[in-house]
Amino acid sequence: MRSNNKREQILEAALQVVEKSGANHLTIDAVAACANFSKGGVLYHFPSKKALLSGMLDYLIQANDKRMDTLDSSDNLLSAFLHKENQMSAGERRASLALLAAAAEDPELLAPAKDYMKRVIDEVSQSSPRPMEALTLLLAREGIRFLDILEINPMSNKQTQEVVEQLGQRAQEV
Amino acid sequence: MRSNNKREQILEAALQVVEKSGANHLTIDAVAACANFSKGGVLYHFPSKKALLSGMLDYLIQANDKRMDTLDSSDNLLSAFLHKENQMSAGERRASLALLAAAAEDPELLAPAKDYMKRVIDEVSQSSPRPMEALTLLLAREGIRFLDILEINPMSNKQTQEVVEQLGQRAQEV
DNA sequence: TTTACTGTACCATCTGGACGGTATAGTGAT
DNA sequence: ATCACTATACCGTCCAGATGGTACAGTAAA
Repeated sequence: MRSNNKREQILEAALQVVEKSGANHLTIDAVAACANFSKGGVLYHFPSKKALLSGMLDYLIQANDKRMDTLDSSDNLLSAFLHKENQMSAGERRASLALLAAAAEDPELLAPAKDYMKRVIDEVSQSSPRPMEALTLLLAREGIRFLDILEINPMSNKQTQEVVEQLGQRAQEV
Repeated sequence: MRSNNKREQILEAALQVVEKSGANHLTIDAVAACANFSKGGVLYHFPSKKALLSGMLDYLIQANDKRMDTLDSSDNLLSAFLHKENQMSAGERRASLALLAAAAEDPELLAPAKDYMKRVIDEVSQSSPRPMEALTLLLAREGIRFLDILEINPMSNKQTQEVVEQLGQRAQEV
């Protein structure tokens, strides 16, 4: 569907706006300008700002789900998950900003994200013989992700990658 | 000084607003109403909205620093740090919302938070014979904190506490 | 003809912040 | 002790601009 394509264009623009200016300055006007749409065009696809934010969150969750579906079954679940997360495209990584934007506008918008986290944590815990260890590794990866989202990760790229790789290795033994 | 007291009153109100309505709805008016000040009164203490957000972040960082200063020296650094974090008051925990509010308004406001994270990570890494393990545990704790800030932590209080305690135990051996 | 927009105009509301004013407590000279 | 003045700590009002959203007329492709 072409509309899907256009929707993604708008969502991508919205994420860029958040990245550049902070979630507070995510305005319909700004998104329209960034996506080369008219304001009416944006409102055609997303009838309100909340709808736009919901869309951004869905986009993030769906991207993650897609990764989960194609997990490498030769690895265990956590290991494969961490590995896939490392392969995220810049766009997918930026999609995490949807969390910030939604939290800024209305915390209730985050309910789907909470459900998603629940699924991930449950699946990872249940698929491992050492659930605590698996959970710890997963949480550490999430910690890094949040530091990156907020751009307050003080580690160098190299150092970050070392940590992430080490998490992946330990995940294989769990 | 009494002014310090009033400043804190305003900061506390600001955090309450963010907690209730999301970072986007942190307005000087809302803060004033919540703190039982007039708008002019708030602007007297914080000459601009950015100054208010800076103040919120300082508040958070100072509270953390204060905890760091009083660390129990019979434990190792990480273990003591995690233990202190568990003892945070509700107000101190809510102060983490300053991160959200600042990120929403202008990501550059988070520079001090990044510096703080750098200090913590460096100190914890350097004080441990197994820096990687220590870093992992610290990151896992941060992961939980961020999930709590965004209110997307799907674990029950009990389960969360179990994980946190387990992190603390492992920290003692590191 | 329907779908998917563009473009313009418009409105009500919100927001940051400037500004003038007020009350109170001091301070220092006379 | 009185007067003149200053500093602190606010209050209440006003305004220009931003913002979400509506309405509507037009257009170009499928």
